[in-house]
Amino acid sequence: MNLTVAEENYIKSIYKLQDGQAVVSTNAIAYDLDTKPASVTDMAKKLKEKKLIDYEKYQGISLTPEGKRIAIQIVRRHRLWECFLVDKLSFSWDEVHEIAEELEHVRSEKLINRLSEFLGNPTTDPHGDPIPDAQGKFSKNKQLVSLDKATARRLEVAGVSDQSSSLLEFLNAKGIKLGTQIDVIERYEFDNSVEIKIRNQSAFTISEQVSKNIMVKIL
Amino acid sequence: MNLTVAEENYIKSIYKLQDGQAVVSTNAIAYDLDTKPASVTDMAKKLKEKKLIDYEKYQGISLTPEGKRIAIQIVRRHRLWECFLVDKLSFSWDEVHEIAEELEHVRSEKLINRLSEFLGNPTTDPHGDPIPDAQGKFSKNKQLVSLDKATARRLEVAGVSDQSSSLLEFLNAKGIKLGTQIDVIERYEFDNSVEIKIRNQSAFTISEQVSKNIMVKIL
DNA sequence: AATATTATTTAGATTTGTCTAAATTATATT
DNA sequence: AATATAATTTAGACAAATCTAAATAATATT
Ligand SMILES: [Mn+2]
Ligand SMILES: [Mn+2]
Ligand SMILES: [Mn+2]
Ligand SMILES: [Mn+2]
Repeated sequence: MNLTVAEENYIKSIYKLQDGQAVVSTNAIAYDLDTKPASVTDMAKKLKEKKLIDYEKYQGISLTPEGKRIAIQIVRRHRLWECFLVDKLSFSWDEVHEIAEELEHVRSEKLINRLSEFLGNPTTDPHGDPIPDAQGKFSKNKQLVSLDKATARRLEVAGVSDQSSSLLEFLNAKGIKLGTQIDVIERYEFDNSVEIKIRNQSAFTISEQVSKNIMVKIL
Repeated sequence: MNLTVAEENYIKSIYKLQDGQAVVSTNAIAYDLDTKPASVTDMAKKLKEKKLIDYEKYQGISLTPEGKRIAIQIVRRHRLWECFLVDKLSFSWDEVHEIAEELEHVRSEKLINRLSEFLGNPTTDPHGDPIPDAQGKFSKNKQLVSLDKATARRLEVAGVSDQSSSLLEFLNAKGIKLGTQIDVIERYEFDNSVEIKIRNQSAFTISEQVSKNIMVKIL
């Protein structure tokens, strides 16, 4: 199956949006890929033809098993390149997404497997997202909760659910990165903001938008 | 100047074919890129429009200074990725060309400069070809001669002028790689074959086609 | 149930990169 | 110089990926 870059981007987007959902809407994909619903409909017909998605008009889109398999391989490539950029080329976590968005389309099994080995077969990327192995298996990922829903007092940052550089830059500025230990000082009901404290720093408050996108595990 | 992958491939091909030549022919480019002369003519019009080549119909094609500048950057990316694949991911020199052919199109100055640094700012790629620096300057390259024209007896392999995996696999089989020291035992006028000897090996004969593509320096 | 709103698809165009077949120009051979 | 051959360009077509505007279908609201 030889896919174009555009087809790969659609497959990956559908995979991301499906997560639990039975079916993904035309509009959701268009929004995610910054394109127009009409373009999504056009592409849906092509991907259906290639048996990578199930699609009946007005009924939404979902990946076939083969489509899902391919999506996971693209995710693997994306996340391994992100690791490379951060671990080997000292990029910071807010700079790697766009570059990986291109590198993920260089298709060579040997390349990606050698890259994985070179990086020590990492199982999570710089944003805390799990990296599937060559067979598409995800290592059992620890139950993560978003900071706004976590109940424990002492937490460790284990991921971010939004990859936008605006969020990542904000977290950089506040000294929050993967592995950072956080103590929850107070939760304010009025706006759902959270006052937190990082070791050796004075406490500060973050908004609900931010806390929703910080994934944590309980220590 | 935002170029497509196709445009970059054309620019690079023209750069390679120009070498000394005042002008490159439509047919030569078509052959090199495994496409048709009519397609080259179409692309020539676009690249002329973008002021990357000089072109008047029936008069051949040549790069403008800006076209040349861009070509050199693509060559830099291509060769650095080849180094990465060989030095860091233990690919052999006959496996890297195709993959680098894709990686070279990922455009991020920061990426390529960080990659260069990570590799120790190499000045030659796995095939002995020079790598231009970020400013497009080539480090003064030693005068190389092809083995069929070299007159000295003791030589060192410093490059190959053909990147095809068929040649590289042949050289692998014979134990010839960059840095290999060769003694010329005999040159046969009849078919221009050359008998050579590599340290700790018995002598063997190589054809003119092969010796033409091995670049050597005199020790 | 009728109407308004939203989501989705279709129709028709555009851009990029390619092709084949035919026409034209340049070059080589007699 | 005339003719043959080779190189190049043009004309017209197609596939991929996108768009806008209009049509249609699904859903929500009165
Ligand atoms: Mn992508
Ligand atoms: Mn990531
Ligand atoms: Mn290329
Ligand atoms: Mn090379």
